Formats: sequence, C-alpha cells, structure tokens
Amino acid sequence: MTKLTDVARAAGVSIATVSRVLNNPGSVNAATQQKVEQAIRSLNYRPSRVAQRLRSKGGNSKIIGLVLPDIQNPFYVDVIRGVEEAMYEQGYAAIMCNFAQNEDKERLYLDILQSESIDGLIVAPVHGRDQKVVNLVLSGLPIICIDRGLTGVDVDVVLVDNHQGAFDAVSHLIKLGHRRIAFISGLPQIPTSKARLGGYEAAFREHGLAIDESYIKYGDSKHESGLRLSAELLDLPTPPTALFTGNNLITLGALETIHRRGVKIPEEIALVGFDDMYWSISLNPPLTAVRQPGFEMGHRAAELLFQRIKDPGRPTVKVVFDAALQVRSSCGAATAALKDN
Amino acid sequence: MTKLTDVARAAGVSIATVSRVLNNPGSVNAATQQKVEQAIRSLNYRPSRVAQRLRSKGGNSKIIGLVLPDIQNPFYVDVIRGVEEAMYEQGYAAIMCNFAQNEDKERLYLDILQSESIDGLIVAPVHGRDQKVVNLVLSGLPIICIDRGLTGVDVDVVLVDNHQGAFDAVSHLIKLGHRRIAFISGLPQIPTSKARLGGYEAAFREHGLAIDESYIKYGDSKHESGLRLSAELLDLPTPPTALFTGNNLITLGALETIHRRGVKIPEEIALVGFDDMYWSISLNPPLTAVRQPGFEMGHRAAELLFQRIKDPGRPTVKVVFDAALQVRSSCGAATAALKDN
DNA sequence: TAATGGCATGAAAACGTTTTCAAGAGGTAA
DNA sequence: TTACCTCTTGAAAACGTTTTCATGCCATTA
Repeated sequence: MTKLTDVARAAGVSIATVSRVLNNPGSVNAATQQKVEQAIRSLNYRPSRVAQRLRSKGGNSKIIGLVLPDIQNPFYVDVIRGVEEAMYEQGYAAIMCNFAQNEDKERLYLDILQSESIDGLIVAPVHGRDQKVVNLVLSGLPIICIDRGLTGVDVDVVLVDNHQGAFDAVSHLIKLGHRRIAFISGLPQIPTSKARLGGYEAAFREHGLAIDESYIKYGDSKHESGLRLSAELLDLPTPPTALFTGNNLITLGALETIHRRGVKIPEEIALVGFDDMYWSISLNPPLTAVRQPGFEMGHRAAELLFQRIKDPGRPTVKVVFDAALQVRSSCGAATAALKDN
Repeated sequence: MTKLTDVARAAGVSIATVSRVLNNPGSVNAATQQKVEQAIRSLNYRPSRVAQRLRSKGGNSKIIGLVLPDIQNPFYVDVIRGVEEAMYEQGYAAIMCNFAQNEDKERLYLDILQSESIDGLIVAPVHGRDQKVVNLVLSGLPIICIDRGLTGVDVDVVLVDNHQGAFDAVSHLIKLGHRRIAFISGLPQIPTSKARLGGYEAAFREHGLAIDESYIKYGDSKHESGLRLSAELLDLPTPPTALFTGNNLITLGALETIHRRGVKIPEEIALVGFDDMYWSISLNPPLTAVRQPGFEMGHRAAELLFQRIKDPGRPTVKVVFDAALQVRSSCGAATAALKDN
C-alpha cells in the first residue's frame, strides 16, 4: 500500500503538505497542489482509514456500527438497505452485526464496535433497559435506536406506532365479526411485543369485548414459534376463528402449520400478520398485514445519526412512522379485497 | 477509554509487560501476571482494535470484509448467517457491504475495505473477470469467492453446481411432458446465470429437443424483471406451458404477475424456481424449487478464509455443493407432492 | 571470585495519519 | 532600514498498540 510518505517523496514536499491537499484543499499554493494531486493520482494513493481513525478519534472515521436482532427477518433487511443507502451517499461504511436475539452476542459485538472507534451506532436494543447500550449513550457515543426505544435515558429513536398498528389489525378482525381472536406474541420483554399486545387489548376494550388469556401465546419472534404456537391454538377445545401474528417470521410459521393441517384460510381461520413483505401477495392466500416502512426507517435513522455526529448537542428526537394495514384476502371479504390489489 | 498506559500505571509495570500478559501469557513472571490481570479487570480495559490493526498489519486484526451483490435476496441472507456464525466462534467481526449488482459500488466498498486493513475477504464478484477483485487476489490478500468464481486467477471458491441444478429442474419439467419451457435468466454476465442457462440447454439436448430462443428472457436478477419478463412471456402468441425462473427474486416477481392475471398454477403454467426459501411451502402454490444451501456455503467460506489467513501458501480449493430439487406442487403432480411434505 | 547464561522487564521504535508550532520568504508601512 | 504581517511550508508530536533490543539480576560453572 502506498502511503503518505511515498506521495510526499514523489511530489517533493512534506507529508504535512500532502495531508493538507487531501483534507484542506485551498490552504496550499496552487502549483504545489497540482504537483501533489498528480502524485496522488499516479501512485493511486488511498489513505489508511485505520491510521486516520487512530489519529483523530471521534467524528470523522467514516465508519459506524449497525446492530440488529435478526437478519433473517425481512423487516430488518429493509432497515439495513435504508441505512446502507444513506451511508453510501455520505461515503460511510457500516460494520453490521446480527445478534440473533442473544444478549451475550449483542454485548460482544458492542465491545468490538467500541474498540473499533466507530463514529456512531444504530441499534435495536435487545430489550428496553439494555445496560450496555445505555452506558454507550452515556459515554457520549452518537447513537440512534431503531425499532425499539430505551427507557431511562435520553436518546434518538426511530420506530413505528406498534400500538396503533396492532389496534387496527385486531379492530379489522373484530369488525369482520370475529370474537375468538388469538395473538401470537414475540418475546414479551421486547418493547415492540409489549406495544403490539397493548394494541390488541385496546381493540378489545374499544369494542367492549372481554379478553380470553388462553388465546394469547408468547414465542420468541422466530419461525419456529409460529409453527408451534399456532398448532397449540388449533388444538384448543374451541380454537380461535382468527389469528393475529406478532411478526413476519411467526406469520410464516403459522401459515406453514395451517397449511400442513389443511385448515382453510380465511374460511376456517382468518389471519393477519404484523410486518408486510413485498411478496405477501404471492402467499397462499395473499396476506393481510400491518406494513412497517423498514427502508424509510433505516434511511431516516442514518440521517439522524449523521446529524448527531455533526452536532452532538442537538436535542434528541423521536420519529414515529405510521403502520398501515394492507388488506388482502387472508381474513374474509376475500374476493373484494383481491380486486383492490 | 482506558488504555495500555493506564493499566501499566495501575499495575506498576511497563506497557510492554501488559502487552505481553495480553498476547503471550506465560512469558512473564507469575506474580506480575497476577497484578496485571487484576489491573486489567478492575479498569475494564479492552485493547483498541484500531491501534492493533495499525501496528501489526495483516493476519491478526480479526476483521474481515463480506461483499455481496444483493442483501434483499434471501439466499445471500443465508450466506451472511453462515459466515457470521463461523466468525462469531472465532471472535472475528465483518464489515458487510451490499453492492446491489452495481460495479461502482462494489469498487468503492473494496477500496474502503482495503484501507480498513482487513485480514481477509469473502466476495461474490460482480462478474467473472472483476479486475478489482483479481488485483486484490494478486496483492496477496486472503480471499474466498462465494457463489461465483473468477476466471484467470487462482483463488478459493465456494459455490453450488448451478449447471446440474438447472438441468434437474428443466428435466423434471420435460419429464412431466412440458415442451414449451421458458427461462427467465438473471444478468447474463454473471457466471451463475451462464451456468444455469447451460443446464437449461443441456436438459433440452439430453432429451433431443430443440430450443426456442424466444422463450429465453434476460433480466437483472431482481423482482422487477420477474414481474415484467413473465408478462412478456404470457403475452406471446403461444405462451409457454412451463416457466423456469433464474433466481428467487425473479420467481417472486413472476408469481405476482401470474396471480394478478389469474393464470392458474400448475394447470395453466408450471413453475420451477432456482433458490428455495424455507417459506416456499407457504407460497401459492407451494413452490417447486432448486435448493442452494446458503448457510452451509457461508459457513464453509468463512472456514476456508480462516485457513488461508493462517496459511497463505496452502493450495486453493474449489468447494462445490449440490443443488437439490425440492418438488412441491407448482408444476404438476400437485396433490401427490403435497402429501410428501 | 570471575565469567557465562538465562530470565524478567523496560525503553524505544514503528505502524500511517492529522495537527500544532515554528520558521522562512516576501511584501508593506513607518 | 526596521519592524511587522501574511502566506506557505516543514518538523515533530500524538493516537494506542506490538515488538525488538538492551539491561539488570540471579544462578550456575570453572
């Protein structure tokens, strides 16, 4: 790798001058600048980002961390794409870490990121009082929380209105005449699970209905829990007539169980999922789902992070996106809804 | 951040000794070792990976690059998971870059990775003679190519037998009696597209059938080309009776078009896709597809990379995984296949 | 006792940048 | 002429490690 010294020698100047040409063009004599730029080009010089990071700690190393719970979940893939697009525009790179809902793994990755001297961090904390993340916030590292907030500390947050999304989904089922509506939740300690459960309950209250706890199941936000818990629900003496699933992996698991058992959707059971996918329309049947704008959320989070890196003192903001119910044919009114799409 | 100096002062030794305790335990007096370890713990010291990288170039910075064409493609998500699991076991971290089939973006990311002084690289080159990657290989950086090889240079490769996978898929359709079998290919310059086209053609030859070029369409390996090119195929005067799609995003696009038009699968058109997904069974209808073991491939690629980092001189290897046809109900024999699942 | 060798440790250089400080050149005003 | 700016540049320190080399001490051997 060619380095500053090589360029300096080639151009007949000192390394300080080369550095100035790179970082502060205009602060140097025009003729010298020419010579140096020529040398940089002909040697195909690229500065070592490692040395840059070591020397000038904080704020201009152009690398950030992105720490997410589950890369297998298409929602987070959308978030990644949004973050990545914004970063590409600014010449940043991300160290991407998938901690698979495992707090130990999250901790390890956060340690690594810290010792990589990142400029900032976008993270979906493993739960609401994630001490490791809280400490990082307090240490002054620019941080944006995405999808999930953090209690007890002032931090920027980008998320979706999970309560309202769940409320709309369950209300939709209630309006279709359903009363035995089951809910398969993700991990109960995750803030989004709590909010979605809250929306579910609020919809029942709103319509003056009582909640039957036996229709609420708690899983781990993965495919397998959808598979298993939907089976448990179908095995109840009086099984539910409708099912609301807490995220897209649970939805796919439930769908698989329902199909394997030959249960008809929506005739025998209606299904609404949290999280839409662009191929939800190709599922059997086309899935009614609550859409989270993952790409936009990721993009917005990255923008907020850049702002905070530039101006660490700016007041924190909380950005809440709407969750929109996409009505397709998996819960009654089948033919009518299909035409809309 | 606490640093080596702080630990040294607390333990009453020099920084060299602390470094030795960290990297070469046993090379130091037992009592001193105790003192130093105590100081490290009480100060919660973690070495700066940036300084480590700067100091000792090559081989022990514990960070690698992972450069893939499309994170939206579930196959690559599986690859990422496989790589990530292997790396986690070894205490490595990855800088993940998604170049979205864009050669400029790939080049930028490779530049960034190089100037991050990574220990090694796992990459799916944008095409077979990707000069940037070739140069990196020649420069001696440990590199594993995944999913796609590189012509004209000796490099480790992990991929799937695309030719055989496509051959099996198309043979399956031929055996079911289909003759007008269309193929929607991904970007033609990508090695995998070429191999899959080769398998398609070989299946025709094998059965003594002629190929009708008008049934072969070239797209860009994304959802949109599946959407559009399947429409073109359905609009032909004599539309195909079967469709073989070149990757999973194309499959989903085609599926969407077919559904929107109300064309029945498999009665009016049979469908086989390259790339399986764990939720293929929940599609409408359950999809017959060629399965690539993405997770295993990623894991294996990471292992090969660790080997090469340790022993840069070892001979290169080419690991070829089998592509297995998963028969479901999207191409005839519908009810029989469903029972198997 | 003197010389030799091994062991534990510390001082200092190096990695490739950025940035501060000083200094030389050239011009202008008193 | 002297003093004082301004403009441009270079020397050197600093970032936090790893590693080489030197040093001092103690034990062993002649």
